[in-house]
Amino acid sequence: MNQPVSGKTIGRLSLYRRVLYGLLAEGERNIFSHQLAVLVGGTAAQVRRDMMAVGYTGSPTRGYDVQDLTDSIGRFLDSPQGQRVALVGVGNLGRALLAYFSGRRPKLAIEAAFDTDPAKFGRVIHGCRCHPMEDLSSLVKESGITVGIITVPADQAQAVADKLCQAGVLGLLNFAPMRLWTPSVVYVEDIDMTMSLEKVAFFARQRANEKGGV
Amino acid sequence: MNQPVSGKTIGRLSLYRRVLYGLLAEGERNIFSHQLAVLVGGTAAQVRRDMMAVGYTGSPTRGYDVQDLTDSIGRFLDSPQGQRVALVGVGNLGRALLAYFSGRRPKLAIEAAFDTDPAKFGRVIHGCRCHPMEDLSSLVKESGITVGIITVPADQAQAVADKLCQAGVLGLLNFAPMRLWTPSVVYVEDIDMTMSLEKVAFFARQRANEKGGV
DNA sequence: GCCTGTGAAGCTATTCACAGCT
DNA sequence: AGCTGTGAATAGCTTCACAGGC
Repeated sequence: MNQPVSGKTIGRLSLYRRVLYGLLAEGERNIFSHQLAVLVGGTAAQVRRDMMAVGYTGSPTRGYDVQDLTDSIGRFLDSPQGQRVALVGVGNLGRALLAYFSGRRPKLAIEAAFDTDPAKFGRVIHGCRCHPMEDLSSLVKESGITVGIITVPADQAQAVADKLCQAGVLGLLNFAPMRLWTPSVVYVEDIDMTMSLEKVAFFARQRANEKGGV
Repeated sequence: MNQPVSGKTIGRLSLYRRVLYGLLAEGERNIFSHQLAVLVGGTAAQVRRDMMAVGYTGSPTRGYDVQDLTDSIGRFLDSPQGQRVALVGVGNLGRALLAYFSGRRPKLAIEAAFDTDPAKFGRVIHGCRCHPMEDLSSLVKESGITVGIITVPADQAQAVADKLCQAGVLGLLNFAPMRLWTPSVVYVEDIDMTMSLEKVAFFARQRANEKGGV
């Protein structure tokens, strides 16, 4: 139907939606592309381009209707029947994610958590029950889970990814600092905290040198 | 001296270095660009381009010397005298980061943690002492901290960023789901987990549709 | 006048392809 | 033969700039 949309645009749409939720809460009815651009740290042209992807059209006089735009982005990003997520690795990071996503998005909920520690089996953490790894495959299939979050140490990440893919998930959010090998149908997004921190450190140093004169 | 290097290249250099550490541990002496490319999930041409940035030259017969290349990347990325980092917000996410970075990089160490919870003051978490927010400015200045990590809830993130910038940090790694306003000298890198998860969910759905036939 | 939507231009990043080396 | 380093080509993304609308 429509041409493929880049990952960067998808990311920005998620961002737009978040600030739109905020605007809705404040009772704002309309917003212009340049205003939205300031709120997300982008440009007006970029905002308008991204809107082409979702197929939403604003008015030259009133800009975008906040409610309509929010809904349009939702229809574009979300699956109508919702998507379910499994989280594997209930350590500090896993708990942080469970806490953060708990009850936030009805259309994208963490349905089950998994760990190898028997002390955690059956416990409900931030509204999400923790299961033993052995139950992963059956639970993923039964619950129709399509997305997996990997928050285990690096040495277990590949095995976990294999299990999730085998069980039928089609997307992985990987926090382990390593490249995962997965079937090519599976979409993998890495969050590499070490890489990000080293990047910040590098540019901080660069700025320091500039400030000091070369 | 040399032309500016893109953030993407810096990120990949950090990645190369990590896999090179692994190769060193395995006793590998030499590696070709196409082998390194496979290990990081990139292309050989990309690897060679990135090497131009660090100014390291390999041999057409033996490829790259693993030890020399690791050192070269280190000289390029790291500050010779090291850089110190402060982490603000010792919740689950903050603790996960403290655990992960503890003792891993002598040249880039989390020197101090800060929180508002008095129960945490003075406690040492994964080798890092937790201080009250009031001490932030003085400690950052005394310790020569140049990088800040923000792991507080969104509603406190801007205030924390302000304090850190005021104290003189030049780089921020922000986990709060919002855009921070900072002086233009300060480099900010955002890790937006919600955005990443929604991206994964979107592409997982897309793959599902493709698999099922449009 | 000031907005939106969009073709066209511009820019950045990646990949190609080949000279040069061993 | 098979590699590296790199100019040239390509692809992908962003910004410009302007027609069209109120």
